[in-house]
Amino acid sequence: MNLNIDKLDLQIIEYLTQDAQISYADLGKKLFVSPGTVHVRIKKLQESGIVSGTRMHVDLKKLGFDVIAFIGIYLEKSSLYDVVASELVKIPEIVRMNYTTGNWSIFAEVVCKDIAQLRSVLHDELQKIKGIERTETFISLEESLNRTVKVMADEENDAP
Amino acid sequence: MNLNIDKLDLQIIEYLTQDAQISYADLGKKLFVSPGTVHVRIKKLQESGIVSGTRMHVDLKKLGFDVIAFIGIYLEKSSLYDVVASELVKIPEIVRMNYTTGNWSIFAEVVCKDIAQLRSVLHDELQKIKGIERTETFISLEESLNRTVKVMADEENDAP
DNA sequence: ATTGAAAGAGTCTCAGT
DNA sequence: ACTGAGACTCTTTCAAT
Repeated sequence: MNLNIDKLDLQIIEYLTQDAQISYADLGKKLFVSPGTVHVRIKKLQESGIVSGTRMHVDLKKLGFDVIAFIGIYLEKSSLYDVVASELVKIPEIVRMNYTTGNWSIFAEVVCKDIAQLRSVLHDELQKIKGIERTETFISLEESLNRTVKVMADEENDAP
Repeated sequence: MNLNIDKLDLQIIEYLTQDAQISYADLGKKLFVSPGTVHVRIKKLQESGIVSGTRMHVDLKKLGFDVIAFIGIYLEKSSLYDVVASELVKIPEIVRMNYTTGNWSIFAEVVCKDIAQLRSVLHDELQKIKGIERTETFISLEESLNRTVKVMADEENDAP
């Protein structure tokens, strides 16, 4: 698929990555193009695979998920990455996994209802996975920022 | 605001946090209620602040952002958190910040186009912020999982 | 590639249960 | 609190530029 991304595409991405609820009509007004053009561009972005989907975001604390934690995982051998990762995916509390440089082989993020549930993930779930040497856990006491990356270099702005 | 979240609410959240594009009509069919009921529930979730918004997701690599990295930040004094955080927010490459237990005071995530840009963030941007003692950087070589938390304990399933 | 207009689909409201 | 139907808005298509 061809990826000829111009300024208009980036502007559309910039808006929709922050709020995907805005209508094509309103977005068109902001960007001085017709709703049809917005539609064509978004369709292009979806077909090219640049847009991978749309997700609703919820306030996890209000749903009773009070604990976010990061877990650095040391493996006995780094070649065990795939097999350990495939076990970790089965744990629903794990929402993200990255294969990283540095101390650990795997860096994971978990979301739990409380400390007891986190303890259960660490002690019950992770312990039974073969290949994990040890783990280091960092509990988030406060998430002070969570945003999307700015896809446009701020060369130009658009008039009101 | 009252938060009386029942099973139907959780099912709606479960679907929409994975794909916010599904129509109320289709969601109603899956959950055996009318589109109007889905609408009422979602409106309730939005007004109660449980739903914090909807975001389009993009494949960052396809937009030229090839580097995701995690940065652990040591502060000279942990009381400097607020003042340092307010400086970090100004750096557009930083997309997430957590105040964590353990080694570091601040744990940040950055998204960059390439290693040169990451180096610039570390060397040019972070260096000039007073109060940062040192940093540790972990570059993600692969993101093998990125999903939302399962909000429903899997007690019950719904028939097809 | 963008537009304006028409057709189709979805959201939103409300009276009834 | 849920539903079904109507009113309304938005998406989607398409011929024309």
